[in-house]
Amino acid sequence: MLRLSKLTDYAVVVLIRLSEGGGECARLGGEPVQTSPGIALATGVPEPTVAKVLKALTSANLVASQRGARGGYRLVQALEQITIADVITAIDGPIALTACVDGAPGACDVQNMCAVKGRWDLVNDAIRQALTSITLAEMRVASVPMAFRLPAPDHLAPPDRLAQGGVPLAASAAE
Amino acid sequence: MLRLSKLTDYAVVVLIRLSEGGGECARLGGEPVQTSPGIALATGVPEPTVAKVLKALTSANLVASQRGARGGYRLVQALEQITIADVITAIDGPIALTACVDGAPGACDVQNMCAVKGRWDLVNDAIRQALTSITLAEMRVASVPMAFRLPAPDHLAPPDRLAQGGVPLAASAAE
DNA sequence: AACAATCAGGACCGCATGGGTCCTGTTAAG
DNA sequence: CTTAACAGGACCCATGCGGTCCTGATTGTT
Ligand code: FES
Ligand code: FES
Repeated sequence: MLRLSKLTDYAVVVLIRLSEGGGECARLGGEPVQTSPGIALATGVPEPTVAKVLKALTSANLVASQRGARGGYRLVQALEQITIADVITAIDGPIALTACVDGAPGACDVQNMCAVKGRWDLVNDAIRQALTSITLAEMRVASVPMAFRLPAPDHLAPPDRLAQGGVPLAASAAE
Repeated sequence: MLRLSKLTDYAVVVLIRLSEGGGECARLGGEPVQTSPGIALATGVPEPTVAKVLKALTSANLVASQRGARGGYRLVQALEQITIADVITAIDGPIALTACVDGAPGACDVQNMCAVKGRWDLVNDAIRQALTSITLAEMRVASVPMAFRLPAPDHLAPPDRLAQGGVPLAASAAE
């Protein structure tokens, strides 16, 4: 259903957690790194998965790592600078809706007579635009101390329409 | 990689083919229906797949079907009225990027302490906007008489020459 | 110097999902 | 009555994702 991977979802969670750098691991004055077990504990995501996500994010230069004892991860950009497209690209690879985008030969069997050959690029670009226009800062629920939400959320119809007010909601997807 | 299903891709091809209604099956004056074998032949997509796509499109009321002999399919809207979002919804189901959108309970394991709970809706809406803003008419390559390519690659693996020649191969992969 | 903590980078497996085929009705034209 | 075509499944298989784990490399600590 056009769904992106759950890993990407986790990546967003992890990154936001990383932005709240003043965690329990902030020992070095200037570099409040966080360890993957720590993040896993804080977010509830299983540790191996967190580690995997962090590695991918490191490869994409979205986070920096400090090896060795007392090591960990830290952001290299502010949340405002990180777009959803960045995260998706880091985790899921380049954003390519169909196999027919770009000039991959042999990707599509019917490209000989295809009427929309290469036209998906249009859609692809639109998606990229939409994804690039949203930053992680907009994803984070503004000033919500999530310590409250520990108990299980209601089954359905959660009355948490609270955050609706403060978000600009750019929605500049149209062009 | 955030890819949508190949079926959706085929659906677009089929729909566009359907819009060029003046096919070989246009017997009835007012209702130029096309059969799925005919569309399969014209597009190069295997017949069973075409049939499957057509069925899904019929369920979504994007095309109308005429049963019985001399039956077939026809569009119910102009290409300009059909958005990519419509097609995706018809084939792949509702557009929901992550399992955490809407209030699906039990979808996400970490929703208890999640910092972005429900925030994916933002991204989701942006995607929907982007997908809704593009119609099939924009997807169709304007005035490309694909009648050239009719020689059927039915079997498979077209012997290496015809496919290579005429393809522009834009290779506009940005990043 | 030895140790421990932590990241790096894979290999690995199980499972869900999508892609594709096929079969059996049902409908309607000829 | 026969045939052409859709309807609606069931079905199998390959792909890829989600998740785990293992073996190094690196660096602070003791
Ligand atoms: S090239 Fe793949 S559908 Fe057109
Ligand atoms: S509820 Fe699923 S990641 Fe937040």
